[in-house]
Order: sequence, then C-alpha cells, then structure tokens
Amino acid sequence: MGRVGIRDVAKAAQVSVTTVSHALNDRRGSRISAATKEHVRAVAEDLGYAPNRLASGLRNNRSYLIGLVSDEIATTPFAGDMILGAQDAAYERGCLLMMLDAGGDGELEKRQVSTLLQHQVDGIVYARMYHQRIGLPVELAGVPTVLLDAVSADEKVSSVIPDEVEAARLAVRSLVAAGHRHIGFINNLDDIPATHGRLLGYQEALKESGIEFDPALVVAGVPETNGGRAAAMDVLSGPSRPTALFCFNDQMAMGAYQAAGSLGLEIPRDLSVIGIDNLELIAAALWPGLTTMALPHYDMGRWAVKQLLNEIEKPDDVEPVQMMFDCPLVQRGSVAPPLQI
Amino acid sequence: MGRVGIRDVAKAAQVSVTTVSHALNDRRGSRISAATKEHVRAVAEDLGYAPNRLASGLRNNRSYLIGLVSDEIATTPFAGDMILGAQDAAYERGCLLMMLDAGGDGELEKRQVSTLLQHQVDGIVYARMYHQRIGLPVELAGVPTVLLDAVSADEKVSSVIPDEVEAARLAVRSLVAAGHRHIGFINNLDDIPATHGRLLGYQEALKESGIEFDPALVVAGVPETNGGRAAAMDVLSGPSRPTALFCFNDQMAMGAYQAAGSLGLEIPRDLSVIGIDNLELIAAALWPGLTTMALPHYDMGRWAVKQLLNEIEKPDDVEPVQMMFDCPLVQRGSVAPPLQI
DNA sequence: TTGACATGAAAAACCGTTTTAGCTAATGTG
DNA sequence: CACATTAGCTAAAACGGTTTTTCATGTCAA
Repeated sequence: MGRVGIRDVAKAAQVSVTTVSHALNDRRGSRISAATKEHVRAVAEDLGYAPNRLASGLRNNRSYLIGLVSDEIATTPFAGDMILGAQDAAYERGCLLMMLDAGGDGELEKRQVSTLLQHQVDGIVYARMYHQRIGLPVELAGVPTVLLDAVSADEKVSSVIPDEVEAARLAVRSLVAAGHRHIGFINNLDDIPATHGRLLGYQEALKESGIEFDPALVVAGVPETNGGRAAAMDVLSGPSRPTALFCFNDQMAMGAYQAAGSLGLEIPRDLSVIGIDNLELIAAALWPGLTTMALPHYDMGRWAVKQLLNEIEKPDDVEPVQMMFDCPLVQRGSVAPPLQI
Repeated sequence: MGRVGIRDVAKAAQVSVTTVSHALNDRRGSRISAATKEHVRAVAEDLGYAPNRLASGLRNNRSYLIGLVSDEIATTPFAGDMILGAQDAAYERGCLLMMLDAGGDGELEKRQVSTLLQHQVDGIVYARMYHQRIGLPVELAGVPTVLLDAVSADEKVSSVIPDEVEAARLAVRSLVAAGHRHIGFINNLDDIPATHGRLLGYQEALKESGIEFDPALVVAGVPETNGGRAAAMDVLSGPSRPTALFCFNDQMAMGAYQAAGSLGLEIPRDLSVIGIDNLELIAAALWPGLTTMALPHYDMGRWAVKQLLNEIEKPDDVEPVQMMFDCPLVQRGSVAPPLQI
C-alpha cells in the first residue's frame, strides 16, 4: 500500500491533478464548479488522501515547520510550559514545532540552527530557560525570529519576557496585605535582569506602603535550595528577625523552609514565605504548600509563536513588539498574618 | 541574498548540477575525478551552500525527520532527559526530532500523528512519561515505530523500559549493606508495572539476605509528596518502626522526610531513606540530599532513536527488540547505618 | 585499425505539489 | 451572426534537489 497521492485522487475522481489541487485548496482565482469540488473532496476523503507537506512546501516555499531553539528548557522543569504553549499555538495554525535543545553549547546551537534552516523552517523561536539579555546569533539574520524569555539589544526582533518588577511588587504587596511590615528578601546573586527587577519591585512595594527599606533584610545566595537555606539562616538569625520572607524563586523558598525548620519556626505561624516560579514539583510538595508568583510560561510560549506566525504571514506590515507578561499570584498555605507579640 | 542552491554552485564551479550532486554525496556508481570533487566541494563551502532538505527528501523519500509523540514528557520534569537522549541520537545520525506532546488527549494525539506523517517523518518514537503497558495507535501501522518507556502487547514493535525489579533489588540491597534489616516500603497504589516490579524486587532483595518479608512494613499511597508523607507517617508510627524506608519515588521520599521531621526523627541518623527517579530538583534539594535510583531516561531516549534509525535504514534484517535498562544508584546523604540500641 | 571497455561529465527523468497559461464550449453583446 | 467574455477544466512548467541514462572521450588489446 503505497501512500495515496494527488495523482491517485485525480485518477479515481476522473479529473486532472490540477483540478484536485484546486478542489482541495480554495484559492483566489481557482474556477471550479461546486459539484466537481464536492465530488473531488469526497473521493479524496474516501481514499484517505493527505498531502505531502514536503512537496507542497517545496513548491510554496513554506514548510509549515517552525524551529524552537533553546538552551535547556526541554530538560529542566523550569520552563517546560513554554514549549507546550508554543506547540499549541503552532498546531492551531497548522504548523509543527521542531524543538532543539543545545544544553547551553553555543557551537552545537549554531549547527542546530543551520540544520533547522536546511529543513526550511518558516521561522525560529529562540528561547532561553530564564529571562536574560542576549545577542542574537548571526545565523538568524534574515530569518523570522522571536525571542522567548529573552531580550536583545537588537530592536528589530520581537521578544517576550515576564514583568519581573510587577511580579515582585505583587508578591510583597500580598505580604503587606497580610499584615507584615518586616519583610526579608532572599535574592539571587547572579547579575541577571530578574535579580535587579525583583529587587526594584520589592523596594517599590515597600515604599508605597510607607515601609522603610532596610538593606539588612536583603540577603543574596546562589539561586538553589542550598543558597536559599544559607541566606534565610542568615537573615532569620540576625538582630531583627523578619516575619515574612520574599524569595527569589521556589527553590530558595524551599531552602527557607529548611532554615525555618532547623530554627524551630513553624510556617506560616512564625514565618510567612512567598516564592516565584510556581514550580509545581516544589511549591505543591512543600508542607504547607508554597504561595508563589507563577511565571506565565505557557502564555509566553504561545505569544511567541503567534507573533512569529504573524510576522511570517505578513512580513511587511508587522512591527517588532517587545512584550511583557504579568505573573499571577498562586496562593497555597505559606502566608498568614504575623504573630501578635 | 537569495538562498544559494545547487545551481549556483554549479555555475560558480563551471560544472553541471549533476556533477555537483555527485561531488557532494559520495555514492556507489558516481564516477567523478578526485580533482573535480575537491574543486566542487571547495566552491560549495565557499558559497556556504547547504542543500534544501525538503527537495532532497522529496526525491529520496527520506525526510531525515523523526517524530516523538509523548503524553506529557515535555511539560513535566519526570522524563525530560528522554527527549535529550533521543534528540542527541537523532542529531548524530543527521536527523531532526519533531516533538509533539498531546498532554494525554488521545484525540489530539491521533491528529498529531497524522500531521507528523504528512510531514513524511521517517519514523516515530512513541513515548510515555512513565513505564506503562499500552496498545499501539492504529495510525502507526506500517510506520517504523519504537516505544519509549512503554511496552505493547504487539511483539512486532521494539520498546525500551527500565528494569523495575532490578532497580528495587539494588536499592534495598544498598540498605541491607548499610546494616538495615527492618526496611519499610512506601509503594504506589496505582496498578502500573512499576508498582508490581518494585515490590517484587523489594521482596527478592529481602529474601536473598534472609530477611523475612513483613507485609505490615509495606504501605501504599498516591505517588506524590502527600501520599508519601501519609504512608510514612503510618509505618513510622506503627508498632515496629523500620530503620529505613525504600520509597516508590523521590516525591514520596520527600513526603517521608516531612513525616520524619514531624516525628522528630533525623535523617539519616534515625531513619535512612532511599528513593527512585533521581529527580534532581527534589533529590538534590532535600536536606540531607536524597540517595536514590536514577531512571536511565537519557539512555533510554538515545536507544529508542538508535533502534528506530536502524530499523529505518535496514527495514529487512532488523528484528524488533524489547530492551531493558538498569538503574544506577546515586548516593547522596540519606542512607546511614541504623542506630545501635 | 578497430572493437571493447573505462572514465568523466552532461542531459533527462523524477519526487508530489502548486501555479500559469491555454483550450473548449457556453454565454453575452452589439 | 460575428465576436468578445467567461466558466470549467487541463497540460505543462515550475520548485530544488538526486538518480539514472546517455554521450563523448581516451585507452588498450587483438
């Protein structure tokens, strides 16, 4: 049983391949009677005909493939939803996603990009695992590209990132709303946009509530459980212990849980904790569940592909867009009013 | 700058397109002088020529694309390494992976498979997030297919799964080796191969060490932190408290940590814990780090694609293989000798 | 000298579509 | 009734490569 092609349909329907093509794809200027069209479609359906995308792509100069190049999204749990969002958006518009993950190897990534181009992808989503500022690879010059969770100095390319400042502001506001006025911030010590953005949001939220910013309440560490534990240990054993901790991410928040545990502090009775990421695996697994700000990975992935397809489909009248998404608060059980002394 | 095609190379090298093709792809029967070949290759390199895979695929009936259909691998952290392994293996053999994740929606999955086939994928890796027994979708009949982390009743298709029994045996053996003879098993209550395989391994390891199997030491729960916590609570508050717990997975092990914490038991001094999965995000984040059995996801993904490509390349003389991979022990800090009383 | 054979390169066919350019018959127009 | 228009369809030419076939030489042995 060889694949059924357009010729087979033509033969079965007793018409020419041209007519079959016209009957199946309505297109401006294809004059064909309704009866013939219906007949051909029925025959095609009957034979289970499905067009060969390689062939039509060759003719149309359109592969309906879009490439997703990432550093290590596929293999880490931090941003997997971006892939799902991207894939859904692509699929809805009749495209397939080709995903490649170079694991951070720049040389490999270059080769991967050129392989994608050999396969005539219509465009490329260039994604990073976490929000960062990057330079666009030269290979991508002239190729429709959208940056996902990254921004470039090059303004001619669209990009989408989370609103770090607003996320932090909302997180701290929710602690203030619960009654806290003594709020520590466990920050990341890496020099990345999130570090600065979240610190800014923390400061702004304090300011708008009339709480004075106390540098002693801000401690940084490596953005993992260990770093969070050490930093939390630090700030919780200090002279003026905060009643709540805003943590750079859920992993550091998990570290804060551990520190609280070893200091005999019960969450949320003695200490409220809020994180960022909404990493299901951690936030839901902690006990009590971790209240945290969800990074809108799914929506960002979706938006990136949608924007890319728009740019591909009308290359002329689409301007590059720099998009920012809000981060919703996900409440679990780690925030409560402070103990009255 | 239009893409440079084989015609451009031919013109620049002052030869025919035929000669260029022959020069670039060594093939039996293509008679061409070494000098011409070298010359053409140099010119092609110089022009940055890269063949259009769509066009060559059309002619050769080979797309160098392989599809990966999964339930929710891309979006959960449990098996991401399978993708990486599959992708690496594909890339090494000059192929690209097209990954689709239906999120468990069977109807969507069907349509995804047919879309992949429209794109003329050379074969499909049908992957599940965790080891399960499945029926192969009818759409895949006649398409080269390999099952990843799944087995089918249909013996004509290759598959690869982890050796559940051996993994459990090794885990329990390592506890016995540390001196434990009173070992609890926190099992999953779902009726899946891992549940039965791991229980069997647990029993076998006990038997070979002359330890009598005590059904009271086996407790099941939902395979998440909560389930693990409840089950551990149960068995640790029972009449004869075990000195070590073998947990169905790392999440349940995390629950065991929480139970131990609330019972005032220190790990590993008062209680040794071993898990399965080597879920970095949890195992390394726990304090102390969790000793666990790593599921060989990367290797399984790699093997699946390798086998698939073998079957594609020589469709005749390759027999379907049912492969099982061992699970290595990853030692961290949660196992120690039991306290002497 | 000539037929057999080896070699290198060009020409042509092909893959499965879509698009362009015609062709024929029916319809409309003056 | 002659002539343009148009509806409905189809043959043929792309698309960008690879593979097969053909052709022009050169070499060698009989």
